[in-house]
Amino acid sequence: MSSFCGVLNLGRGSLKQTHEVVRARRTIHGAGDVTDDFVIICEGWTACSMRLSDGRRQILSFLIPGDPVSITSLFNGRQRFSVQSLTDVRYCMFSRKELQKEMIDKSRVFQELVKICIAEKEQADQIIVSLGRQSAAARIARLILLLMERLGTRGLVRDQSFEFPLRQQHIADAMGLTTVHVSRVINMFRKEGLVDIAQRRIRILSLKELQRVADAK
Amino acid sequence: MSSFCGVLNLGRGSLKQTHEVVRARRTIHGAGDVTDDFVIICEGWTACSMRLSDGRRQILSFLIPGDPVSITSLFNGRQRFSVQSLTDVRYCMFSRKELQKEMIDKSRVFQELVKICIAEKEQADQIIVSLGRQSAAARIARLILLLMERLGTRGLVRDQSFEFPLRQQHIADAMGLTTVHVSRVINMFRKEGLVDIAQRRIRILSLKELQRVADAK
DNA sequence: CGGAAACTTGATCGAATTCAAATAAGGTGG
DNA sequence: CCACCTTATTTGAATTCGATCAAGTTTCCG
Repeated sequence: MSSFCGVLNLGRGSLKQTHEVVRARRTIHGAGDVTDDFVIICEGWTACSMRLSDGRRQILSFLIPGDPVSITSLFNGRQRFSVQSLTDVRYCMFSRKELQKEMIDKSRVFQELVKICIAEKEQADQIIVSLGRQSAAARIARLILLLMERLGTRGLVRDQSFEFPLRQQHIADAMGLTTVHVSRVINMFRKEGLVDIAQRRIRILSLKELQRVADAK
Repeated sequence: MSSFCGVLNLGRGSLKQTHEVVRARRTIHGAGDVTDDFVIICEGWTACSMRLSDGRRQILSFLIPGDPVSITSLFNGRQRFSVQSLTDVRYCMFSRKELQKEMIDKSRVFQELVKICIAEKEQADQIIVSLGRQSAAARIARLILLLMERLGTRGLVRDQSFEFPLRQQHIADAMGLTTVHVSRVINMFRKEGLVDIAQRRIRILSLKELQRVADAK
């Protein structure tokens, strides 16, 4: 939808910005990479993840249009996590140096940044609760509902249905599960008429029921 | 040590601050409470937690001297989580209104705030990885090491030993486990000579080994 | 000192993993 | 657009880590 350039409304100012386009399933940057840019996703979905020494992966968050890739990159060019495109993605980049200068001049930008940080932290807290204390079914239901809510605030949900480019592997890595178990749970959801997932789209068939599952143990 | 008033160095300015003291095992504020203050822990340990509808608890973080209780409270007086003292605690409070005014005038404060936010998010990310992909033993080892590191940066570690006021219940709630299992794991650590926990203190006897456990699956 | 909270230990259970193999869906080059 | 090859998904059986249930013991405060 439209060419959405960020929660921050940085586009309006005098700041230079560069746009890039990448295909699905590319690494936008790897963990440890150094960059001078601050990046915002304009179109498409991406996943931020860390890899464990044994090769397993933990996804930290999914980014949707409007999300900054890493607030950290405002102060530190070395990335903690890697970022992969799940769909074709367009993103725009701002120079960290310029942005920092801007921040010193105009504190409105700072207010916005702090708010974004806070929102990221609140989401992380929700995920911690989910991972720490919920069953596989509840975690997956909650992930779906969380994504619907975030996409909704950006006008990307129609009739309880939205783009859903996640593979079961992504859901597994995000919720600390195996693909095998994600498959079983999702088919249970299907059988019970909670959701319809097909062609990289999801439709919530029974919001009430899905919420009930998400709130259960 | 000393009477540490925060990562932010807010004390230096003209900002009014009030100090409060509470005993161990008190609720400093409950989830949903509304407050006009921004609070920083000066002495003692506290835990931030959310409660699930079935009564179980998930701890989001432990706060040690110097930590702000909630960055969110700069913008929103309603607290998402509750905060309990684990030891006797002294904390200081700043008026949100005044602080916001200060932030608009002096962007240095803003820089500091953004950095704190970022640090909180980075810690949350680590916890997510731990909960999502590690065994009980690895999670507990990692928690201990994380706390040692944070306390170390504030000069509160001596000879691999530091104050450790956590009950097994806290460790369980923080790492998504039961107290029964925490007990078993910690006794295993003891038996293997990794740590010595007694009288609300911990001593790391084999840092190497503990790190190995924390990095294992 | 007495009662409550915290910790320990054993037995049993269950949710999710692991291993293995079959089927389906998707992307690519010719 | 098809054939081929890779990547995803599904299904079953066996296993395991951590939960649950139940008692007993220890520690800590007030």
